[in-house]
Amino acid sequence: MPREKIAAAPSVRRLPGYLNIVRAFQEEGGRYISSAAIAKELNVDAIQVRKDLAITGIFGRPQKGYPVDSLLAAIERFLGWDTMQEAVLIGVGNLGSALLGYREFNLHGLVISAAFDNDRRKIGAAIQGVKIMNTRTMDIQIPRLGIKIAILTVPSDQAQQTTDVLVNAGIEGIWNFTGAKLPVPGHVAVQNEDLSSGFAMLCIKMRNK
Amino acid sequence: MPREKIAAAPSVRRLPGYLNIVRAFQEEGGRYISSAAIAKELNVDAIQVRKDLAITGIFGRPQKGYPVDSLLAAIERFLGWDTMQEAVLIGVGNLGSALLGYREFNLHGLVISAAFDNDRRKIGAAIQGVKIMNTRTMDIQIPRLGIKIAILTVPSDQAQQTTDVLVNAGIEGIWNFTGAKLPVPGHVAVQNEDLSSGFAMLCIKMRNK
DNA sequence: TTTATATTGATAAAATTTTATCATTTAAAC
DNA sequence: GTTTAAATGATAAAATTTTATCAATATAAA
Repeated sequence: MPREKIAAAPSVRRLPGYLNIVRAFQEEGGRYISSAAIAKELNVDAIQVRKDLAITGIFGRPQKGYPVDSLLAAIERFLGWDTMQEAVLIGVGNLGSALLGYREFNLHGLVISAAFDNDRRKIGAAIQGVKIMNTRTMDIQIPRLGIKIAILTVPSDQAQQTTDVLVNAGIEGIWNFTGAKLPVPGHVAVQNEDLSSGFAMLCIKMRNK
Repeated sequence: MPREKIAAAPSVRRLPGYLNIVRAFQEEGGRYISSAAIAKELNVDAIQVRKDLAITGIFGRPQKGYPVDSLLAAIERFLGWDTMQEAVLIGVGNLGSALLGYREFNLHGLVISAAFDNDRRKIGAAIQGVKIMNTRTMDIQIPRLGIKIAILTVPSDQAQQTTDVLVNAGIEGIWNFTGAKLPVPGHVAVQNEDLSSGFAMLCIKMRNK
């Protein structure tokens, strides 16, 4: 079953990293940055950097490199990060709280506007300035807020039922931090995040040394 | 610059997912599981599952599938998750606290044995049962504990100096959640984790709908 | 103005990853 | 015992990703 694939996925994954480096370079007053300079910073290949950046539509100039301002704009535009995207977060446990407080997101076009949990002790409180509402009210609140992105950090066994509610509430993209597989209608995008896959990579790298 | 690459990286990344599914299947009393069954659960291709599992050295049986016990053992063995790996965590902020409380890790061969921070208010306290020590004592404590893996969740601007101390203290693998690039000696493995790359993927998937 | 040089972007090649095909094997059915 | 069917694993093909080569171009230097 060939799940829908996105073109140049590895390149897309690397774009946020470029954003960081180019921003830092911009803050130091740089106006042009070459693919070689970016590559050196990341310890990757300059050709790969050029290929990756090409998907955003940016053009560099021989002898100078890429105009920093345009490059940032191109990456942000390509990712849709030029306008702030609002998201709701479901499940204010350890991981959920951490994501609520993760400042970096604001640099990446993401703002978490509301959070939901079903623990009475949490409902009504605010964590990191975000008000926590009752999960049961999602079906009302999410359409009211008009938010299309959900960050799912509930326990795995609640993932599916929560997802059903989210989809009915008009959510179109789910960033899934649970281990559960989420069957969703065709118009909804899901991105599964699995922390342990990174740990697996680390273990293999260590073994190969 | 061709950074050291590991063979079959995508396969390695998928192994933890298989672990979850096969464990659940085992708990329901299943003794054999086919690649097709795993594939269906994950909504991927059965051939890919077989290829992925093959790297662990497991052999399935025609007509039955893979023996669940051996399969779990093979995956765990391949990843080095058959014996619990101890790690230290540096930087008990939002993300650090969340990782300390992330139960799943225990199912994946990882136990965080100690944490370090340089905030006086945190030092001495215990979060999620893990004692927080002064970052300044890492050079003494880490060799004493004999731990080889570090989880780095400090602010990016402290990443490099922290890394230098870690390497001197005998750390051989760093799971890097900071945005910083960590130049390390050749015998040290680094796995960079970037949450926003997952978000970038979600954004592109949504745009493609 | 001319020449030299740094850097891109296009094209091509190589490597890797994913997907397809199919013979082989084991279990079950007859 | 023989036949049938389900599932693997080996091999091959296709697709994707990474890396290499090189002509074109804009800048800087002479």
